[in-house]
Amino acid sequence: MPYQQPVLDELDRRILAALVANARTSFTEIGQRIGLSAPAVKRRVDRMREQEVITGFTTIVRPAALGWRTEAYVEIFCDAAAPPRRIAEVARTYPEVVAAVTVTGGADALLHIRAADIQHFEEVLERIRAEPFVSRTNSFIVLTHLLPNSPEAGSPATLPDGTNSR
Amino acid sequence: MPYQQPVLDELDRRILAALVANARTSFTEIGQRIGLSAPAVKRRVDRMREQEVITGFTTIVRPAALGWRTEAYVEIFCDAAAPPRRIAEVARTYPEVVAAVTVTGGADALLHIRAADIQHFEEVLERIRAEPFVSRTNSFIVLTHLLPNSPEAGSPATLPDGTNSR
DNA sequence: GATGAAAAGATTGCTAC
DNA sequence: GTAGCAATCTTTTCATC
Repeated sequence: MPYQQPVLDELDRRILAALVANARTSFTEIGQRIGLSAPAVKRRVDRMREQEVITGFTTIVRPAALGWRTEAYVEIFCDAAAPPRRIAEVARTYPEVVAAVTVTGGADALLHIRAADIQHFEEVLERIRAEPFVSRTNSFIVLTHLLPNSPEAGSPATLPDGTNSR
Repeated sequence: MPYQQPVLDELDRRILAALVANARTSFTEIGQRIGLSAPAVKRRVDRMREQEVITGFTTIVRPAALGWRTEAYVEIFCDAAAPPRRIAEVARTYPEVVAAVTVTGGADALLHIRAADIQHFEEVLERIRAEPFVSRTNSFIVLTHLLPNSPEAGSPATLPDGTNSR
């Protein structure tokens, strides 16, 4: 069964935009804004959750308020052919790793890491470098966030080209 | 007036954890789980919003479901001293840029970019490279997400060292 | 998709510790 | 200062059209 690209109309997109801006907006209020009844909005939200257009609702926490004041991106270089699966297993064991992806270019993976401070980050980096398959790392420590939604507020509720395919 | 690090107790942390897992969890349900009344939970949430521990509630959208199927990290090298402020202004004009930070190391900035496909990404990259102050770029195209919460689900609701400072 | 009714949840004022 | 309780209002949810 091939993957079915979900079909979203203008109303779905406006519902998404409202929920991305504030996940606790009531269906009643969204309905008033877009001209639908609350049950109609709920049915559309339920459908989008089912289609996994919406995968969840979360709370944005300012990391610094909880003591995570240091952030870095770290390129990982592996010796021989360490399979992505192995890197994933290891990355999962570090609560400090908030994102891990494999990438094109010289590096095998790129990790997004949060730590309390530079000392904590260095300690995490040492542990990562000591992992058996890691041969080298290259760190970019984050200095300033240039965009307002610094803690990556979620994906845009718009479509790449403003229209919907399929 | 110096910045006051918020003091969060165990109950606050459990409320945060519940709301990060699902921003639409009712105060009643959170209260039942942690042994507080709904109004008490609400008052704590209101306080954390005031302290900007909580900066918002958002919906996690699977980017691929909306047609954003390509993702990349791009290092930006600037000629002379392009101030971060200039880079921020430019980054803001691209809907494809979901995060932009200044970093240590050779590059002046690191952009996190989403695009419909490789063609769209290339087009965005061309436009960025044509910006007056950009001298060079270096792209890492994302191949696979290694962690489950791929679209960066938000910051951890735990503290870096399990305890609360100040 | 709307309407209407019942259940669940949010919110506020008040009291007590 | 923070919690609980109770009353009120809002929202969700489900059946029906």
